[in-house]
Amino acid sequence: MQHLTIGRAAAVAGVSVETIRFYERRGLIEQPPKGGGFRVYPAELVARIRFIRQAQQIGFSLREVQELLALRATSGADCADVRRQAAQKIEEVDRKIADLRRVRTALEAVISSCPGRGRLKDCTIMTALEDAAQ
Amino acid sequence: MQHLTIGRAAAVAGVSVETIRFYERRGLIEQPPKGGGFRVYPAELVARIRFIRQAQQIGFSLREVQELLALRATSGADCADVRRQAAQKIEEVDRKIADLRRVRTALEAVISSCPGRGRLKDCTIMTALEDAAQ
DNA sequence: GTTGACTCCGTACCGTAGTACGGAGGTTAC
DNA sequence: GTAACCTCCGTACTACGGTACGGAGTCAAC
Repeated sequence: MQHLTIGRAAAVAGVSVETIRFYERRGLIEQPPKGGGFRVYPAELVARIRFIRQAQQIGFSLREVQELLALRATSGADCADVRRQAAQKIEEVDRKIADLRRVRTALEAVISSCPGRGRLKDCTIMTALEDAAQ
Repeated sequence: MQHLTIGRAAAVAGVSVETIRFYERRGLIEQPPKGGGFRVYPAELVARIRFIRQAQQIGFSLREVQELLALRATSGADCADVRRQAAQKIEEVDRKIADLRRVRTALEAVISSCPGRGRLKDCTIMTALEDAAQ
């Protein structure tokens, strides 16, 4: 898997051809060398595309991915920067999880105040959430 | 804080006037009554706008928020319907929580494989991410 | 009783992250 | 040697969630 065309690189990296071209336009990956007018992708460029995907999947935006890649590019940059960004993301994730738990509790409250039949008092997710917030 | 104009309602809810108008167009909030041609916002409508913001922040799209808001059992509504929908939402929430946990694990892997100081070229963020994706 | 702030409405535009299109040309398989 | 496929490029379009604009009307203060 050395020197792939854009189609093969896309298949290997698990993205579409258009996505690779898009990353190129955005400056997320450098212009690959061209052999006979066609882009040629060395394995390390394919690896970078995979990295972009994975970073996205763990919650980094393309802008943030670009910053991560830029950090990597500047020799002498400190590892603490990467750490700090990751730590920030973890805090963000923890907040989201906590909030989702509250929503879950509220949804359970909606269910338990709906006996399944018969007349019922107005029960909404909002009132359930208000109750759930202490 | 009863019967606010759109500007005051926006300030209280922490959004812009345009955002409120946008939510109205989208059907996320009902058309407020108008006094003298101007929208008049009762406190409960402002509370709903706040709810929309919070739900968004924890990862619900506006479409999903709309579904959450529709989860209300009013007199005459079929309670079993509400129950089923709420149960579906709980599953959705559980999936989101599970996804976020995986993200958290991946981020922790990034941090723990990073010495925390020193040159970035020694930082294995890329391999950490590759490892994190199974 | 005018000035300034606010509101009305529709429409147009923004950033994010792609996806689709289409015609010209290159390459591969049979 | 030709059919099927791939790549080139720019441009346009999508969905989402707003944001900005502009001209007209309204209200509150001084």
